[in-house]
Amino acid sequence: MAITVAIVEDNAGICEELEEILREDPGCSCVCVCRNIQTALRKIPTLAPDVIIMDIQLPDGSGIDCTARLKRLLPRTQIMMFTIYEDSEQIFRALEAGASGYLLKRTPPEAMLRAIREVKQGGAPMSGEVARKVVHSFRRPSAQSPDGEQLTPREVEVLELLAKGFLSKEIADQLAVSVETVNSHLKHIYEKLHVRSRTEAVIKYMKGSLRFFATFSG
Amino acid sequence: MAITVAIVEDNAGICEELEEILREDPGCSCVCVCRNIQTALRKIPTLAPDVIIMDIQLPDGSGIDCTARLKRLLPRTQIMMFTIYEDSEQIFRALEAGASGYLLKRTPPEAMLRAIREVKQGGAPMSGEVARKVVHSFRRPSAQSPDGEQLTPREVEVLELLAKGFLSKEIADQLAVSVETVNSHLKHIYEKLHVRSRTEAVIKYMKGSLRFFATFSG
DNA sequence: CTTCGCATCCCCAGTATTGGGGATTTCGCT
DNA sequence: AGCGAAATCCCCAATACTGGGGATGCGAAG
Repeated sequence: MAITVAIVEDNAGICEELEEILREDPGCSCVCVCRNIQTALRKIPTLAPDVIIMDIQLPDGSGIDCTARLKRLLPRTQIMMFTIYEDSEQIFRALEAGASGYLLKRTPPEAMLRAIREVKQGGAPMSGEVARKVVHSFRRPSAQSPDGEQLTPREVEVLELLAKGFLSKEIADQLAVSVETVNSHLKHIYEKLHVRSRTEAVIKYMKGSLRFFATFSG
Repeated sequence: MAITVAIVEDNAGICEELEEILREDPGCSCVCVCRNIQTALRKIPTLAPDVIIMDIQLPDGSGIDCTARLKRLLPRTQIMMFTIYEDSEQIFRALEAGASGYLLKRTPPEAMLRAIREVKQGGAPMSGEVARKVVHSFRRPSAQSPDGEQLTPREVEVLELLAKGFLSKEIADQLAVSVETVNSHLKHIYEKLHVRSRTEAVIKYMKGSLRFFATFSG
């Protein structure tokens, strides 16, 4: 069966181009074209298409917000952004909102059709630059401890278990050492990280190994 | 000029297959094949290839560690993982270590060559399943507690301060209540989140409001 | 009006953590 | 051979935390 596709895009020319591309592929079928968010939110939920192609800049709001709302109503529908914006901010927000793909507008027709199939099949098609930005966001800012204070391998091991929520006793068991040893390591860890409790140590550790941006909803 | 590629892979059969694939493409040139990390760390830095294809499971350690070390020595070299592991843990760690691509071993030859070119040109080729996992890691885990158990506003307040590393007494001061009250709130928070210590509560909280780097094993 | 959730406070016993002190072994480096 | 760092273990005292119990008032929902 053909993949059903809905388009949310305000620019008439681009709409036509997209429709044309979809029309030429018998494996795809365009079931809806919306020129603004309001229409999209009214029409698309009942159609429940397989894939939505979503612009970001729309006359009555951001396609990212529209993505979040539609994704909540249609969890099984895959939403693919289609936009000129290639800054990390927009990319991350779109993915956060529930988009599963992110194509830039200069994407050629064949790649577009391939992406539609890919996103339907559980992939996450992205333009090269976009994918690279996403992947780079995983890189650590490095520098664990502010000073030169380096944790020893064993201390790192203890800290990792600490960050999983284990008690000292449990850490001791897993490392096959005594609780005193673990507590001894903890003392050194606290000194080196300049913290005074296991909770603070875990927080510091997680912030070092966590990516975070728009932390708060709103 | 041909793209220079180094291979780090212990399986002889796969090595040969890869070499064969590269040999058939005039745009690529395999400059080095290493069967373990030690060799890779010795030979690859002087070769400075454009791309490294890196296995994860190697006889003398993890290709992820090898990736981190090589990337530090050769920041302009693009490293692409090539592995059977498709769990988020390995994926995130590899990207964190500096990999720019992540292919699963069932990738067909054409896709492999396309990926090499793509990673060289600043993209981030990933197998569909991998890309999807990466993209999903951006999603906001809306519901905090797995059950219907909702934290009260006051409990959320306490939890937020907890996640800043404060002692119960300090939280009490800031909320202008007694330590007993704070401890009482904590008891309820632990119950609702199904945890047994403040550290676990903080971990759960941070995982809920931040995107988490699966740095942990087990 | 009564019930219930919420926030507040209290007591207590048991356990864990923190932060001093020190001691030993192993291992690599000089 | 000697030095130092790392890892191991131990003791101890003070403090913090955990998890029971219960009690009060308040405001919203039934």
